[in-house]
Amino acid sequence: MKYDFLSIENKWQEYWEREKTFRVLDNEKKPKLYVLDMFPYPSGAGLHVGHPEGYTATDILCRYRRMKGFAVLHPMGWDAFGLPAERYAMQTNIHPKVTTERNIDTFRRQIKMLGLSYDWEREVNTTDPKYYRWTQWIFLKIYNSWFDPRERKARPIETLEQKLAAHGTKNLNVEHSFTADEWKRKTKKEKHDFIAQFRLAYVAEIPVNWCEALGTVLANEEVAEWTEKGYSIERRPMRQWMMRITAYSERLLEDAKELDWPISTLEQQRNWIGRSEGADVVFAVKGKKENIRVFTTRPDTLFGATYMVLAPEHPLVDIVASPEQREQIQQYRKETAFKSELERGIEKEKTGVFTGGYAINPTTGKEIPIWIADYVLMGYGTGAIMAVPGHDNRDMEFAKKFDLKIIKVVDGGPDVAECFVEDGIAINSANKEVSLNGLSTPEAKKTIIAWLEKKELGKLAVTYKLRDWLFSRQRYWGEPIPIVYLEDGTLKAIDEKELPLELPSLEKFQPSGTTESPLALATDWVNIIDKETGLKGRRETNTMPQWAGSCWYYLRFIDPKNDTAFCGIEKERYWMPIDLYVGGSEHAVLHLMYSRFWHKVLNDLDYVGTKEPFLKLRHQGIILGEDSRKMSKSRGNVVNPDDVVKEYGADAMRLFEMFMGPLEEMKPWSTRGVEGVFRFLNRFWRLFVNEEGKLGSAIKDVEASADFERLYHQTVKKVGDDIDNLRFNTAISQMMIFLNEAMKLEIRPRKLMENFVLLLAPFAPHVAEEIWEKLGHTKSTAYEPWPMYDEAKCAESTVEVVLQINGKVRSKIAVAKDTPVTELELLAFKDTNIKRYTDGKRIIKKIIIPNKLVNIVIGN
RNA sequence: GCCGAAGUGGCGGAAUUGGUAGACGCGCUGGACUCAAAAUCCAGUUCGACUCAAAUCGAGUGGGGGUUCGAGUCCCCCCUUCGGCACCA
Repeated sequence: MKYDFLSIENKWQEYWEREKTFRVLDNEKKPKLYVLDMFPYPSGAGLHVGHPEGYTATDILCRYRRMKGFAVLHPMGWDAFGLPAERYAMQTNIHPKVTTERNIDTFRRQIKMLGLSYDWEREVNTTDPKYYRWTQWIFLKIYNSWFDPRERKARPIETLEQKLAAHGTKNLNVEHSFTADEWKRKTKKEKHDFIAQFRLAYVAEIPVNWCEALGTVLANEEVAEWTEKGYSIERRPMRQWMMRITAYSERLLEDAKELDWPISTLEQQRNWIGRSEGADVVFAVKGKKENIRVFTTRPDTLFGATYMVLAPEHPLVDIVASPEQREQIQQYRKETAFKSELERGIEKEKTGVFTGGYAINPTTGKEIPIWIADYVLMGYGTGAIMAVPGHDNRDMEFAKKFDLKIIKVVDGGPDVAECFVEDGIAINSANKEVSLNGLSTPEAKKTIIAWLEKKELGKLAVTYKLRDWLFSRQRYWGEPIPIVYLEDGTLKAIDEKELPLELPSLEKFQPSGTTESPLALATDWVNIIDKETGLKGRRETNTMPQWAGSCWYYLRFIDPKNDTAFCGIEKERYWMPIDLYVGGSEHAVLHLMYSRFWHKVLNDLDYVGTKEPFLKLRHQGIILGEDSRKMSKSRGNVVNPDDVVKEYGADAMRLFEMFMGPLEEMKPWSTRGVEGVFRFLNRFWRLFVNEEGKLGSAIKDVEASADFERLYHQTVKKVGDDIDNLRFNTAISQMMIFLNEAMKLEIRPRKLMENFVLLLAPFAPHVAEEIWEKLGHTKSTAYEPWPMYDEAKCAESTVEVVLQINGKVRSKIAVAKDTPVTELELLAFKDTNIKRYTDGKRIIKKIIIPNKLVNIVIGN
C-alpha cells in the first residue's frame, strides 16, 4: 500500500483534536517547559512558508520534551490589531473585525494542517475585548505608576503623592522644588499637573512622525519600514501619549547580559539604548542668568570648546538670541521644523545660524559664540553641545564653513593635520587652577571632571540614545486608551471595573480628516459625563500601537480565561519564564524591547515574578524563493504552504523545512529538496508496511546485529542531542543514515524499529502515529517515553587510524579501539605506504593520538 | 562611515577541545527492473594528473600572511555578501 499522507494526516489531526492530546494543565507534577512562538499578525495573504519554519522547530522540541516527561506549555494566538485590516476597511468599508476573523480562520486552518501540537484551548486574540481589557488594565497600571529613582523601580503613583505630602520634592529631580506644606496648598489641578509629569505613561506635545497617507503618527523605529513602502513622513508637533521606557535604560541594558539571545540581537538592543558616559557641563551665558547645560563624552577637550550649538528647538534659543538675529533664527527654525531627523541626516552640508549670544567657556573664561544648527538634536543629551572643532569631525566641518576658531587641545602625534578625534595627550589645556597638559585622555577626563565637580560647574553623566516610546496612534483598529479628558483640564483614568473600554462600531473607517483618529467621529462614544464629578468629558480618541497587545500575550497564555486577573499569580510562578522563544529577527528592537519594558514594570509592581520574560531567544532565518531571492508576489517566487502540503503532505513540509539547514540561517526553498524528504518518508513507510497495508513480515522480534545496534544507539543519542540544541538538520541526517541501513536488512529487529518510530515522531508526527498504530499500539506516540541509549554501545569496536607523513595523510589502518600508542607506532612503521616515505629518512618526531592518527615528521 | 553575522563541491549543507574536509540530501553519470516510461533499487560523483583499472600523486574550505607535527577551526591584514544603525555630541 502506498504512503497515503492525506488520509493519514487528516486522521491523526482529528484524533489529536478529539482526544485533546496536547492540552496541558497547570498543576502537573512534572518539570515545566514554556516554549513560545511569536504569534502572527493574521494577514489577508495567509500563511507563507516562513511561518512554519519556526513553528515546526518549536513543535519538534515540544513533542520531544513531552516524551521526555515535561509538562509543556505551547500555545498559539493572534496579534490581530493593526494597520492592514484598517486600510482594507477604508477601501471596502468592511469592518476590520470581519476581515480579522476571516484571516484568523485561514491562519488557524493552515496552522492546524501542519500538525503543530498547540494547546488550542489557550488561543488568544488581541482584538477580543476579553483580551484587550487586560491590555488596557496594564496600561492603567503603567499610567498609575512613577519611576522612583532611588529604588530604580516603578511604584504606584500614590506613593509619590504620599512622598510629596510628607517631604515635598526632596530627593526628586525637579526644576522648581517645594516643601510638603507648599504641596498641600496646591490646587487639585496643580497637583494633577505636577504628578502627571512623573507618570510612566504621559501626554506630551512633541514633534512626531506624521504620515498623512496613513493618517497616523509612527514611532521613530517604525519610520523606516513605511518610508520603504513609499509613504512620506513629515515632522510635526502633536500631543501624544508616551511611555517612559527611558527610565529603564540601565536595567534593560544590564539585565540583557544574562539572556541567552543571539549576539546580534543583544547588540542591536545595546546600540538602540546607546549608553555613553561623559560629563554634564554648565556654561554661563553672557549677560543672562540662564545657563546652558551640555553633555559631552570628551570633557578633556573643554579648553578647546570655541563655540556652542543649540538645537533649533532648544528652549533657551529665545533667551540667548540678540534682537538683530531674531529674524534669521525664526527663518532657520521654520526650515528645520518640518524636516524629519532622517532628512536632516541626509543633507551632508552643515547649516546653522548665529544667535548673537555668547557663552563663557568655564575653563578659559573666554566668550564663545552660541549658534543654532540642526546637526544638534533636541532629543539627545541636553539638546546643546560645546563645539570642539579640533577634535570632532562635525564641529570641524561646521567651524570651517562658518569660519569659527579652532584650537588643538589633544596631541595626536606629528602626522595629524586635520581633525583628531582619538585619544591622545592633552595640550593647551591649563588655567590657574587646573592643568591637563601632558595627561592621557582618560586621565584628563578624570582630572577635569573632578575640577568641574569642585566648582559645581559639571559632573559625571551618562546619556542614552533611547527615547521614550511614542504610544498613541490615530487609528480605529487598536485598543482604546482608557483615559478621559475632563472639562476642568484634568485627565481621568477609567476605573478598572469598567474595563474593557470597547471600540464603538463605526460606519466608516476613513481618517477623520483632522489629526484625530476615526474614533473622534463616534460622538456618542467620545462625549461622556463623569459619574463621580458630573463634569463633562471627552474620551481619548487615539488608540494603542500594535505592539501593545504583543507586549504581554505570553502571560495571557498562562491563564487565558481568567476573568479576575490578567494572569493568576500561581500559574505565572509555575510557567514563567519562557524557556524558549522563537520568532523573526525583525522584532529585535521593537517588540522585544517593549515587552521587556512592560515585563519589568509588572515585575516592579509584583504582578510577575521574573525580571526578564524570554530567557532563551532564537530567530528563524528567512526562507528565500527557489531563485535565492526574497519571496515576493512581483517576482512570482512565492511558495504557498497549502500547495506544498497538498502535494507532499505536512510531514514532508515539516521535515524539509528542518532539513534545509540551520534554523537561524537564511536559505532558499527547493522543490527538489521537498521531494527528497518525501522519498525518505516513503522509504520509512515501506520499512514497516507491506503491499497489503499491513505490518511487513521483515519486522521480527529478534536480536539486532552488533553493528546495527551500535548505529541505533548512536542515532538515539544524536537525535536527542540535536533536538536539545535545535540542530534539526543533522538530526534528520542521522535518521536518514539509520533508515538506509535498516532498509538493507532482511529481518528488522522489532524493538529498535519501534523506537525509531518514536525518534521520528516529533519531526513527522502523522506518519509516526500511523506506523505506531500498525505496530499494535493503541495510544498516541505523544507521551511515549523517549528511547534511551547506552553510551557504551555507541562506541565503535574498530577505528580507522590515519597515518601521516609531515601532516599529510599517506595511509589508513583499521585497528581495535584503544590500541595503545606503542602498538600504533609499530603498525605505522610496518605500513608499506609509510615505509616508502620513511626509508632512508631521518625521523624527527612522532605524534601519536590513539584512535585518531599517527603523524611521522621526517627530515631529509 | 560605525556595529554585528557569514563566506566549504554543480546546489542546500556536515565536520567535539586544532587531528581522515565534503556526512546527509538534491542534481548528475552508469546500471538493474520495464515493450517503454514513471516509481523503485544498485554503483559512482571535490577538482586535476597518470592510468583499461587499481594504486598513487598534486591542488583544495573567499584572498594574502602567520602560529603549529598538523588549521575549515586559532592570530593579523584584505575582499565579498547579508542584517542593523546612521550628524547620538
